[in-house]
Amino acid sequence: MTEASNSALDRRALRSGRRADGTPTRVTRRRAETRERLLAAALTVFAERGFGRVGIEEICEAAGYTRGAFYSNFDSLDELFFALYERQAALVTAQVEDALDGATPDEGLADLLDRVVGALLIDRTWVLVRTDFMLYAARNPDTAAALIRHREALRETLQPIVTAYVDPDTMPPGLRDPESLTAAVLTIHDAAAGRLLLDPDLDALRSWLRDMLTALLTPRR
Amino acid sequence: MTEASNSALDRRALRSGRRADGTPTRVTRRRAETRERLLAAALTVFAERGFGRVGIEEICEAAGYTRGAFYSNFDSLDELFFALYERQAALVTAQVEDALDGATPDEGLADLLDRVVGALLIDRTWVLVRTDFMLYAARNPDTAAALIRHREALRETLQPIVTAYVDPDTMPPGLRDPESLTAAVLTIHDAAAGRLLLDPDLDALRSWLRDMLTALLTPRR
DNA sequence: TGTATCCGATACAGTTATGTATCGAACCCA
DNA sequence: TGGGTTCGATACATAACTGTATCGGATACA
Repeated sequence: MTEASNSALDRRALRSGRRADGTPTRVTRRRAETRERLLAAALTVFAERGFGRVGIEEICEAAGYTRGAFYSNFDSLDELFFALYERQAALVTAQVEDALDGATPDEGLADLLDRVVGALLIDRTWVLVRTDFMLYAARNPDTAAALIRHREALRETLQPIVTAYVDPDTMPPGLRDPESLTAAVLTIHDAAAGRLLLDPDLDALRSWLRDMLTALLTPRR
Repeated sequence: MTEASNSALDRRALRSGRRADGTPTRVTRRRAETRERLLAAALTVFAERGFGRVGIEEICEAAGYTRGAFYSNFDSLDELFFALYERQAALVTAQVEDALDGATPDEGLADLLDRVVGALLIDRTWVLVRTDFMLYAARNPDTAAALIRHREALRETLQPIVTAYVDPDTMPPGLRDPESLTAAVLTIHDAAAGRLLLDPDLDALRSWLRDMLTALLTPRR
């Protein structure tokens, strides 16, 4: 069976980087390139039209391919959507980590928050797609698990600075343990993202978010 | 032209309650009933599968009709979606007003918040559909305007109690004017709704929301 | 540079959705 | 209760989308 064939099974084997018998496949460069361009195009198209309204061909056209390229790289639109989410989610986490790396011990909370907020709120495009993905996850338990996992990773990344800057005893009841407090910070970020859907002014939103976060983290008597 | 006809123009005229020449149409009872059942079915189906994945026939089937009934009452799925949103949005506002009507002057803030939160967070079904609608609005300026209008109505409803219970001078910078503060309350509610998408525990969410709101509204030194 | 392998374009079949036209039954009112 | 009007079912035409099979040019490696 050395003859060229492109059945579903073959494609699945190719995508995993292995052939059916376990030997690794050869070509990867062009493949990685088109996969990348398909994902980039998908981000744009999903943001513009919404996941539910997008057809496979639409993405291929935006990326400069035909459907053949798509089916050679993905099994379904759902699979691509999930891959896109993981890619972007990892990007956001990495950017937040970068923002935190630049922290100096004597830096004010306000400055640090500015940097973190800047890293979290990338752009409207991503907010649109991420919200679509949340709705998708709300209806698919497996996908929800992935989303919660990413959320938890983000919370763990933020945990140290919240602990460093805020004294739990000065927080109101219900937010006295560090985990809940950090989770609350993330939820407020989500709320800000929601606002961005209706009001595209990114700078106004950043300052709003900073106000809200300082309001939350300011000590009570 | 007294002959039975069902062209697009005729249907539009019927739906507005007028004939082409301006005289009012006769029948309304059965019509109102099916329209109602279509909307109720749409709420369920949209929540289950997502706006973008739902076809017209699916809704009709859930309501116990065929597509004829749909096209006799709506021009498109978008129109039905919008009608459904307006219906539910008005319902929520009314429920919040009811909750506020029961307020006594010497009632504690906590109790009042409990009632308002109970009125705002109806159920997961509505949160799912409303989020879909937000995404829809994010891509349609006209629809966004309607959503912002409803939001503003809700804010005006809540404004009096926020003003009554909170002294602006005890709030952190950026939230010292009553409007911003009430808007912040609503945004936190939105964040809570977002959480409900991933975690169906409604009671846990309500207490979380109450904690967050008291955290926000507790006076600072 | 030759050649086996891979990748993406193309053609095809099947399915599903939409919108319109028509018609009988239900309905309202005299 | 009768007669004209309205409502929703049905049938039809058509458009859009999906998934598979096949094939030629591109690509990596000897």
